[in-house]
Amino acid sequence: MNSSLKLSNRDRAVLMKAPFLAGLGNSALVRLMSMMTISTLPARKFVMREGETADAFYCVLNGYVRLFRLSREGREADIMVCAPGDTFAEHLLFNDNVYRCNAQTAEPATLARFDMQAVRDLAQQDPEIAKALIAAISRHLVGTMDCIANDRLFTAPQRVANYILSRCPVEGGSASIRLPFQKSLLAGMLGLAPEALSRAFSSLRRVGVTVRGRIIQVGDVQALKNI
Amino acid sequence: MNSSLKLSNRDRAVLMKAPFLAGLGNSALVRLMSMMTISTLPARKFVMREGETADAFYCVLNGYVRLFRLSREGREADIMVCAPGDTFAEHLLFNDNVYRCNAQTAEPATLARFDMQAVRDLAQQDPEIAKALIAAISRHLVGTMDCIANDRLFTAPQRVANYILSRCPVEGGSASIRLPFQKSLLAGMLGLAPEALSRAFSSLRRVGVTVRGRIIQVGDVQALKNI
DNA sequence: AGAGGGATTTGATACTGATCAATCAATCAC
DNA sequence: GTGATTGATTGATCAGTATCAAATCCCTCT
Repeated sequence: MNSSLKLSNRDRAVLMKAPFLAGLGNSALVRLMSMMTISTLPARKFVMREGETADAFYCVLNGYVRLFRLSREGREADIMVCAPGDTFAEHLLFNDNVYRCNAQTAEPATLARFDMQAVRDLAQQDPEIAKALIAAISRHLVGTMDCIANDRLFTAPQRVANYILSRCPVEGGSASIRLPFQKSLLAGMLGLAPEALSRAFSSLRRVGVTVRGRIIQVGDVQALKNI
Repeated sequence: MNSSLKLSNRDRAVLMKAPFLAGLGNSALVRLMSMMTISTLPARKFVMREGETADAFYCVLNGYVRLFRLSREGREADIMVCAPGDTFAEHLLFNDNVYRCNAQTAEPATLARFDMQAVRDLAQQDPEIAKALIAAISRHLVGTMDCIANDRLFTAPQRVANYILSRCPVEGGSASIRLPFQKSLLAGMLGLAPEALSRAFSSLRRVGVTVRGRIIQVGDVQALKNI
């Protein structure tokens, strides 16, 4: 793990557009950014572990981070996959001080680390920062509630279709998207075993979805919406 | 629906202990409470509907409120069941202004209603209120993430066991609890059809769980923890 | 206390997705 | 390039739950 205070331009752009920081005024921004640290992590590196003291939260600048919990027998269940711009563990600020799940990079990643206590202090002083926190946490909550509804309401092919649609240009007609990560990660996000994702893709062939590697071609976006 | 500004003593006690308001100083408390309205609703009454403009959030004072989403075919999926002390839709304050799910009383209920705009203004002025909001929303997020992990990691009998354990006095030995609501509501909370809940209970008989009406008797709490 | 009606349980069946194993494809190291 | 490693697909089977229908239980109301 390589830690530094320096930010690449690309990473800086992601950070500034992250829901947590977007919309902050200059002084709040400077205060937050001067206390964060940047680290570059290899793939499969643990960022935090369930049960550890929660003394920092993170914002993903590059790569993907998988949040998951383990069963007693060692089975893993993904709770959320964080993309560039997402923060995680930020909701422990005014709550518990113990991480409730594990976080692992799904590929080489760059993260901004924020010290809990420092941000807690800032949030108490600066209402703008408090508001940014509320927005970030609220956003997570919306996503998490959507996830429950998806799991409970839809079958595997439907969830896959929903995911594809969420990344398609809205219009009808045909479209082509590229998965930004491995299929096994997508499977986890959707609460599926990799085999089930594979079968879901192949069952979507009859509605005009073609998959080759990470490229997904959709013949008729509208048709996909009808299941 | 009967609206008023008056609070029974019992409802007031619940409100003051609600995570959202507990820990607030007197002036913040007064300001929030002077702008809320109380309503008493019959069972099965809709409090909000998916897609409506989100102009208020609520705190449950008495009874239970079910948050759920509908599929195109009309199937319902519960996202959360709110007990006395819980707030809901409060995470839309600094986000979307559209309700993302339906809310329906599961039985006659009393709710405190908070106008979004008014609380938004208060939160901007008063860091203490902002902090209370962060705590309330964070709490929800923790619960919702737990829910996903539970759904994905455990089978029906295990989820039922977890629920029972969560309401048992911690010690080992035997225990007896009373469900505070109908079994069909519990089924929804756990993402199960009522029939599946029933079968889960009966499968727990072999580890010493007896159910009669709303009373659940646990022979050996420790044994229940091992599955 | 008894009747009525909704809630729950039970049974039978179908479906969805997990799991295990084997094959195939793609990527990497050398 | 070639073998080795990792990721993805496919097939066969199984476990867990939904669904539908019928029987029974429990609660409330009178």
